[in-house]
Amino acid sequence: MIAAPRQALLSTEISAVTHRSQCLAVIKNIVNAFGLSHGTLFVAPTPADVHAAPLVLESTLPIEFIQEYDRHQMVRHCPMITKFADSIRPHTWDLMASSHDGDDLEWLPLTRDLMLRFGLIVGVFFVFNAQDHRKYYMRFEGDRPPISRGELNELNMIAMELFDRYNSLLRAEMSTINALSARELEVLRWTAQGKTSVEIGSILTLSDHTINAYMNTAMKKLDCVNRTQLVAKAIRLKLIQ
DNA sequence: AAGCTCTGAGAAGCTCCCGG
DNA sequence: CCGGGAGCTTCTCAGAGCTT
Repeated sequence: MIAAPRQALLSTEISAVTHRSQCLAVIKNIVNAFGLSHGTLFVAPTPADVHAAPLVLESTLPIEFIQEYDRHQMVRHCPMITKFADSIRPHTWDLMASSHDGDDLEWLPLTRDLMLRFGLIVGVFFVFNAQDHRKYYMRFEGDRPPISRGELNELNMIAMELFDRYNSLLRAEMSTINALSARELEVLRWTAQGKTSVEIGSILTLSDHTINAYMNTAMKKLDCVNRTQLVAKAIRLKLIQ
């Protein structure tokens, strides 16, 4: 696809995203548009992190890749944190290129083998600093000819746009979470334990009507249509265990 | 004033049991 | 198996008292 229409098309898709869950579909489209195989958005690992799975926010990578990556704790030797943690410019790699090309990332032989096996020959990763002072990475990879300078700039713009969108949706979600009162969270926890309104009312020495009112407010705040969806969403947002 | 906590009533939906 | 009834659960709407 020609650069300008491709960027415009993806840009339109990103601006149409209204929920974080829709970001994965956009990542897939970006990957396809650039002839790549996979895209991942994740929280930047710290030296204390051992596994990558909990850091992944959205990814098209096969679960087997992440499992094997974590089995050998490869995140601890990830060149992105060992070498480019404080860098903000995009970094590319090409496992088939000679050592003086690209950024010359120092992959562990084990990591390199794994990436070769999953066809992650060529790739790029971008570093983003969020307003919460946390660092996020977005990486795109696949088996194709090296990414040109022009494509890299284009991909950088699109990735930045997607991250901004994701980040603003995340902030909106967090403000909703904070809006739940302590009482609403308490009722939500008991509901997740399978208790009915009457049972919760008896536990908290309140009437079942009161419990229903809390659930109702919580449903409105989290934009849910019933308590099943509410509990599922609360678990997904880690409001309750 | 706004938000939180608490209560009540009633409609609607769902599940279970029972008889045909 | 199917339909009807009973009981339980969920949801909606309305309102009051208290605190910040």
